Amino acid sequence: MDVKILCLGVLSRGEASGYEIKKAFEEGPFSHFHQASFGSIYPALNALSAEGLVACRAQAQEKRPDKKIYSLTAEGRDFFCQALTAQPDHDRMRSDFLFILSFAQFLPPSRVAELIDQRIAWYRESIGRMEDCAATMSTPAGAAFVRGMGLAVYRAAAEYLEDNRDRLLAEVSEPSTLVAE
Amino acid sequence: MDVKILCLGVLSRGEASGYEIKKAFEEGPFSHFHQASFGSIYPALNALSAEGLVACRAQAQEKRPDKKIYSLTAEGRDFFCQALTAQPDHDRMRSDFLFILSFAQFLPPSRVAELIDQRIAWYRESIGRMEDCAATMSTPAGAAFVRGMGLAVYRAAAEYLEDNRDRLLAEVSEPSTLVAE
DNA sequence: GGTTGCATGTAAATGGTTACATGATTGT
DNA sequence: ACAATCATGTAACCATTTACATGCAACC
Repeated sequence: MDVKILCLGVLSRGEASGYEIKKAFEEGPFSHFHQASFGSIYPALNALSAEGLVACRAQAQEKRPDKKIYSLTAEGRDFFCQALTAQPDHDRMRSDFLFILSFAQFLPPSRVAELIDQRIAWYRESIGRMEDCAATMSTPAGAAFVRGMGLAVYRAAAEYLEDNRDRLLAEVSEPSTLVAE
Repeated sequence: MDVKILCLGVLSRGEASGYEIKKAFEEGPFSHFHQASFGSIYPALNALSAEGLVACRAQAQEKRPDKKIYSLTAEGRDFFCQALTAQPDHDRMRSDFLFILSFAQFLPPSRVAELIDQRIAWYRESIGRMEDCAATMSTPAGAAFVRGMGLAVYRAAAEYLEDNRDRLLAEVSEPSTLVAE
C-alpha cells in the first residue's frame, strides 16, 4: 500500500491538488494513521497521470504556479477498488515516546512528568480537532467509523496517562518500594 | 532514534544475541510500538561493537553458528541514557487496515465484516499475550507503565470494533438510510 | 517430507524523507 | 523584518526491508 494508492484514496473523495492531498495526511481524515510528504506525493501523482489513473487539469493562478487539480478516472477508480480488496499489511507503529518511557527509571522524574504531560496535551488537542471535524463535515460511513475508532483509542490513551502518571512518578522517585515488596 | 539505540535499549535489560533482540521486537516488550529486522539488527550490532558501546562474547554451539552474546559497556550505557534525554520524534503509524476500512462503502459488506472480525481476533490475541507477559515476568516501572498503556489502547480498540461493527455493516448495506435523513 | 525454530550475515532493492530551488502574499 | 501559507517539483540521501546464502534439529 504505497503513496500512489493513498493518493487515489484521497482523490476518491473528490478532486484535489498535490498540496491539498498533503493536508489530508497532515490534518485531515488520514492524519492519525498515515502520512506522506511532498517528495513522495508529487512523483506519485505524475506516475498516476502517466498510467491514466488520474486526470489533471491546470488551474491558472495569478503570481503563483498553476494549481494542478487531479481527479480519478474510471480506470483509476477501478484500480483503487481492486487495491482495497487486498489483505492489509500489519500495522506498523513506531513510537519513540513509548520507547523512551519504557526506560523511565533512567530519567529524572521531572523529565518523565514532562514527557507524559506533553503527550496528554497532544492527545487532548488531537481529540478536540477530531471532534470538530466530526461535527462540521459530513463523512461517509467508513471514514466516520475509522474516525470514531481513532477517537476511542486516543481517549483511552489520554485517560491511561492521566490515571497512571502519578503512580509511575512515585515508582521512579522511590525505587525502594519495588525492591522492598 | 535508529536501530542502534533500540538495540542498546534491549541490551540495557540484559545481555542478548541478535536473534534474541529480534524476538524482543517481534513478541517481546517492544513489539507493539517498534520493529526491526535481522537486516538492520546485525549491522547495527557490528557498528556498536566497533564503537565500543557493546561488548561481544562468542558462545560456541554444536552444529550451529556461534551465538554472539552482546552486552552494554559502560560507555554504551552512558550513550544510551543520553539518547533517552532527546525530545522524542512524533509517533508514526501506518495502518492499511484503517485506510481500507475508511472506504468501507466501496467494499462488499461481507468483506468489511471479515476485516473487522480478523482485527478483533488479533487484538484479543495480543491482549492475551500481553497479560500473560505481565503476570509472568517482573518488569521495571517504565516498561510496566508502557505495557499497561498498550493494553488500555488495545482494549479500547477491540471494544470499539465490537460495539460498532454491526452499525457500520448496517450503514454500508443500506446506504439509503444515510441519504434519507 | 515440509515447516518451524535456531543462528548469523550480506546485497540489492525499496520506499520514503529532507533539503533545496523558486516566489508571491498575508499576517505578526 | 520574519514567519507562515500557498504552490510545485527534483535530487540526494537514508534507513529499512526483502531476498538470498547456509545449515542442522525437532516436530508434525
